[in-house]
Amino acid sequence: MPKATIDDVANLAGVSIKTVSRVVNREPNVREQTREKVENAIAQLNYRPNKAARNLASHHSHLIVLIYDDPSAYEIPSAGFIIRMQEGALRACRKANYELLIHPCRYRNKNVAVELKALIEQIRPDGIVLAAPLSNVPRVVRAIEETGTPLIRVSPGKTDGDPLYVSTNDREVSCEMTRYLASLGHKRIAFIKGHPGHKAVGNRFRGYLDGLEQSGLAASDELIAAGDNSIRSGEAAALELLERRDPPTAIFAANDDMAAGVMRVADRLGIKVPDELSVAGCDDIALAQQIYPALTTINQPLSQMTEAAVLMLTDSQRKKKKPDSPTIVPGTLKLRESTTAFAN
Amino acid sequence: MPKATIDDVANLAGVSIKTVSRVVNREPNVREQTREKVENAIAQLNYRPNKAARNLASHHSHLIVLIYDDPSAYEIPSAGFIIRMQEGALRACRKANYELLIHPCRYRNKNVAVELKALIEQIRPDGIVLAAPLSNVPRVVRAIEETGTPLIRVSPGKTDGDPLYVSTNDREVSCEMTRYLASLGHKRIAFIKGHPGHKAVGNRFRGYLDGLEQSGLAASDELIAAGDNSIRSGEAAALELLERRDPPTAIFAANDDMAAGVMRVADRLGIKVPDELSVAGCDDIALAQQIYPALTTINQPLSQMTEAAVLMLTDSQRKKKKPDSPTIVPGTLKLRESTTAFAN
DNA sequence: GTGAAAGCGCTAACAC
DNA sequence: GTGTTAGCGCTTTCAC
Repeated sequence: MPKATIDDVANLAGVSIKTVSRVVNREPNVREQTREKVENAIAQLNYRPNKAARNLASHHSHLIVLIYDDPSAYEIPSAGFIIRMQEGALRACRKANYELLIHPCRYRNKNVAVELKALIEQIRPDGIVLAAPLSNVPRVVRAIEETGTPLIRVSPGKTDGDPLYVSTNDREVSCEMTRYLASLGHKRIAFIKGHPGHKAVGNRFRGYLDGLEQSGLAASDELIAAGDNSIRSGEAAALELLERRDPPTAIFAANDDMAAGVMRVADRLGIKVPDELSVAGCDDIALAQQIYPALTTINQPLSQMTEAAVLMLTDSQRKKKKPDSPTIVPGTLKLRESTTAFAN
Repeated sequence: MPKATIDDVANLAGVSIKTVSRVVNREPNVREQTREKVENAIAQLNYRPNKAARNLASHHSHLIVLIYDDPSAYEIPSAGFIIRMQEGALRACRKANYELLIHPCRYRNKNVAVELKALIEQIRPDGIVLAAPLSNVPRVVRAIEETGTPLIRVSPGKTDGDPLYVSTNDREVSCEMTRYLASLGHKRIAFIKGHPGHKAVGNRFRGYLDGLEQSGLAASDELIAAGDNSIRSGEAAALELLERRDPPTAIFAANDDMAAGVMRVADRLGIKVPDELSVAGCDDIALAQQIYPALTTINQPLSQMTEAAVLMLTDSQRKKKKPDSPTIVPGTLKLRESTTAFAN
């Protein structure tokens, strides 16, 4: 049988199509009795509103596009990140009755901005969620803004007072981790900085410094090493730190990969983790639970962030009013086996 | 400025909207000169056809839905699989000018079938790609078929003569791997079977038997162990095989995780891979390149499979004719360091 | 509370 | 080759 239309429902229920539309869209001003009649007709005909018609008439596409950097498929850590971002965005879309379009794109490609603009003009989504690191690329952000489509950035670097973003409290939670390590009795807590281009990672360093201060510990260059977010750089940094005259008893790395590098070096040097050295990371990637001992780290609430981003878009559409403040989704400490009390 | 419509373009170009439509849709029967006029007008007005209007009028949504099992985000191997499937589907969608909607769903959930049906009736996609293992769940397949939406299954188990699927040549390529091992001089080539519920994995075992036969080697229960696709089961199977009186010199596991388990056990037993034992896997997961020695394996052409699936859908739509044969995307041997010649 | 009428911006069918 | 006309199935506006 051909699909039922709103006219069929109206006929069967003995009302006008406008009333059917009211029922379907949960609009007010329908008598309970009328509503029931309509709902029965809908059920009887297995009526489903036609999205295309609805979109055309309402000037909304009920589509959200999630744009993120396209990794090569083999970079599995990225795969985990992406799946989690999708998860959150999908969750929100289902709640708000929107569909999600995914659009991975090559970061480095010179044409991204132009391509994205063309894409958006064609699709006409009702909103866009732009994930890091693309959310930090000015020409990409600008190109999207030029289309006039509502945009929420996830983990943007600079915000310039623009409240249309979602991020986590990297600084605060890194401070918390540092205080946690201090509370375990550690006095010499080292930090391995991450890739300088990565904004979140800079906030983590600041949080580390806050944590030292709040714990009454002095910061020292002797306790700070630089990495680039890779395992290898974590190994190098660990070697550097552990070979100093007065080595740290705890190392807090700005991401999990570098923390894994630290654990590898400790193993090689015969230093027992956590008994002789506590190690903490950031991000809570899958590896954190897989290595031995399991890594204490900070979970990055990726799916909650994209979920919040989509909800900001759909809510503001409903209320016809832009959000006036960002959403900050707090990260949480994942205390596992790689950290323990230090007996001075 | 408000978006330009087809009427604006027609006015500016001095033609009818039908002609504009012809140009936009690359239909024949437009004089070159007219085409140029129209194209200029399009460029000048930055005209983009309105998808909703087009969809409504053409009764096509230009939407493909990719449905797959929703893993918990932490199961990172799945994340890699999913990203690769998405990649292929997206590639094809871009080529054919369709959009891709992703729909992860919980395999175990009793309502999947009903929910999927409701989803499809609402979205009205032009086609559906159903990935394994869902492509093997009869009630899911049936529910989708009931909606009348064109469906292509990826790696289905039974096909019942239905040609609407894409798969890889598991059996043939596993045979090839076995012959490769034999060609290296191995006489005692063991096989670790995978989870019995997993169809592809059964085909691999058959391919192994084919390979032995084609290499003039006898199959023997002594050389066959059962696993369940997990690393742990690979370890158990390896222990069992390697402690037999006449242990194998090569072990071929039905997936990479189990092969990794084999390598772990070999390491523990002091057996050198590949010098004393060759190990081969299946799937080419990220781990295969990360472990030491890098694992010889069979790559699973996931992204090519979903790409082919989407193209089957879009092509059949264009030609208004269902595909009459499945697409088989061949897997390929990835020869790495875990296999080497055996000097008898 | 409810309904009638007028589009939304395209494609399809057919006329010329 | 090109144009005309009639919808597609909804939402919107406004009248009652």
